[in-house]
Amino acid sequence: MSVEPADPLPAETHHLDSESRADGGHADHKAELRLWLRLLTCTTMIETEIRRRMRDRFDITLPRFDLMAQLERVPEGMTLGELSRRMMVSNGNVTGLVDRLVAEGLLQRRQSDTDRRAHYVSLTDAGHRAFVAMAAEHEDWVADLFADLGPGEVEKLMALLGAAKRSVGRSIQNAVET
Amino acid sequence: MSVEPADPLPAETHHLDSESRADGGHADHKAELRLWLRLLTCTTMIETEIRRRMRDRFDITLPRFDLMAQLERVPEGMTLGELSRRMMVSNGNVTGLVDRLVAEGLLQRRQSDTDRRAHYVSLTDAGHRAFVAMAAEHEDWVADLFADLGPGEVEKLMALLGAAKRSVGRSIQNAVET
DNA sequence: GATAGAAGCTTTAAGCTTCAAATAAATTCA
DNA sequence: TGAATTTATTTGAAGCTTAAAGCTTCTATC
Repeated sequence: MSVEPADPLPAETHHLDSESRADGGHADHKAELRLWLRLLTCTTMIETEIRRRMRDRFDITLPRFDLMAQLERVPEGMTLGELSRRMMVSNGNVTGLVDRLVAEGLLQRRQSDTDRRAHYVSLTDAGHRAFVAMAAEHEDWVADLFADLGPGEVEKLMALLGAAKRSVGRSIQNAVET
Repeated sequence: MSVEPADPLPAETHHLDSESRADGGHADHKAELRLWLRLLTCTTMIETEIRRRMRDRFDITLPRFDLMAQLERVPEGMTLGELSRRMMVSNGNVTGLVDRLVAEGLLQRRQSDTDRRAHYVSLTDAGHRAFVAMAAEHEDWVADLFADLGPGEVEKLMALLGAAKRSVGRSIQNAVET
């Protein structure tokens, strides 16, 4: 979790001189770097606060809550692999999380009828009830964290982050193909 | 690491009906929730990709790189506590990271002359050289990830994330004071 | 100076996370 | 069919992370 400088450096703002360089070095991309650090700072701050509240209020970890959130959307359940892709974490990670949540009685797992490699997981009734209660508060926490943003700012941020997400997706795809 | 739905739900876009509710339930804040999930998705995608490249290219972990980045900014070094605050991670975390980096010869630690509780850490010459080499490529990676954004979009995102960061900071502060 | 509280750091336990290797089952295709 | 490949999951090792407890040292106050 690296972060922005507490006091942002003397703003050599937006100084993309990629064409004006005589040396053989790489172009200057400080603006993008600062953007990444700020993005990371925002995410870390929010994540840390939500983790704290989840622990204090519900005695649950964030990864477990996140996993339950994925399952809540698909009541019939999904395979571990699908969970792994949606949560963007490794397979082994999901295996462990599911094990613990099953042990707590919040999840159930069953083997697929058609593919004996695959295991479906879904929320138990207790898991569903627990999640609904937590999700309502969670939504309020998030709303409060962003409370100083106007509706227009929220929409604008969504749009710009959407553009950023597409750019990142494209860049990663290019890297994989290479 | 929870994420947005792969296919965002049928856009009940921006439907803040906090005043139009008759029931005693809490207001609907789906827009803010979606914003948080998108923010998290962007960060996770970027972080995962950079982590992968750091490992492939330099055989180093992201936390170690981040710690070195903090020290690079302050050549005379800083205490573990200051590192912990800047990186927004726990004290114990920093202790472990520093131990490993010292063992690799990239960091040096020395006791403070004036405060025998405090330990200063700084990059060794080898650490500095290694960091400079990694940082140049890192900057290029980040630039490429955001390459589809125009300069105006980068600036606008910076500004909006700045506003978001202030909002989050205010909200957390309120929560602590309570 | 003594004492109390705060501050800096380490340690421990528990849990999260990744990567790589292994297992098993399904699929492709020669 | 049968071999090779792909897919789904698990396992194990290493490392990251937090929270909580504890140790040492500093500082403020009497």
